[in-house]
Amino acid sequence: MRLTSKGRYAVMALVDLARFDGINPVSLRDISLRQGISLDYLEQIFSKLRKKEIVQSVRGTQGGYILNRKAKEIKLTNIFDAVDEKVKTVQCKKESKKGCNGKSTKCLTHNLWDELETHINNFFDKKSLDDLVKENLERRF
Amino acid sequence: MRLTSKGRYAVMALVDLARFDGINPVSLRDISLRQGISLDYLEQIFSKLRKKEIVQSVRGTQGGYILNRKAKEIKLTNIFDAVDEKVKTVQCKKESKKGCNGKSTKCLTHNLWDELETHINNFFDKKSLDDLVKENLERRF
DNA sequence: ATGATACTTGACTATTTTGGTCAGGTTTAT
DNA sequence: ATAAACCTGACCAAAATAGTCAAGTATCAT
Repeated sequence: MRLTSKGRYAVMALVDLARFDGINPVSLRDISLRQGISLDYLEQIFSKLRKKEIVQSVRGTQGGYILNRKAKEIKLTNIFDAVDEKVKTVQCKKESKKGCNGKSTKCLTHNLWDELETHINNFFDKKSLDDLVKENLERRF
Repeated sequence: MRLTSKGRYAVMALVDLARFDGINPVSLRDISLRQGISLDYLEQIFSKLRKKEIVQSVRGTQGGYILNRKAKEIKLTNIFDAVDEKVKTVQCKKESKKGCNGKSTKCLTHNLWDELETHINNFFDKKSLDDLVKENLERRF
């Protein structure tokens, strides 16, 4: 299973950005400073977010990024998906036609990981970016 | 988050073993052959399972491992815990006194990971080894 | 007793993933 | 024109993963 800093940074950055939704673009430099994330790394992350149409870029001076949809419509699954955080553990899944360990049958835990995946995705499907923004409203940034 | 082959192998091996619960010890060699897991690697895994009193070893010829408790009483959380599969993503957690990124406040996603962790642990707390054995009863091994 | 079976332990290692950095762009507001 | 900001691809060090290897020790069957 992979749920690492990249996904976490993506969410942090988008929560930061979402506060300005509809006001003005937010530069990665600002996000970098506020959230303590390397600028170069943010650029990689936002490149992926842009390709998946979660954000839009505004080039040039005073440029930055803006949300491409409303915060309420951006679910955490979308974000993790964009930055390639797969909520999947299992090698089992790779060779879908055959069984798991190169054998012809599924491994003894195959269904288990299926269920877990569903369980986790349910969690992330319910949470939107907007939810997180609201949870953090009273906080200092 | 870390949920990798080691945890998966541990569960597979224990499901295999649990079928003989109360009958006779199962050698790692047999598990290795049936499940397609390296013997040396299994030894590492079972060393940890033994230390956490999930299995007991029986040395000598016809030896092997047996469950130390009933399959119904072994929850998947116990297994993952034994083999050091932490269901935790977050660096946030390390420095519990301070905030997350070395800052004085929690990061914007801190609560999120807390909730996720609870969510996943709930899932694994409900599942026992016995559940998995039953799910696989009709299958060939 | 003695050999085979099986557990025990610890060191070692190749590969992959992660979490970045670095360099060299291009675009656009002012 | 120039600085701010995005854009892209290559590169890299450290850590984690998934093992292997070696050298035992304990116990049972014969």
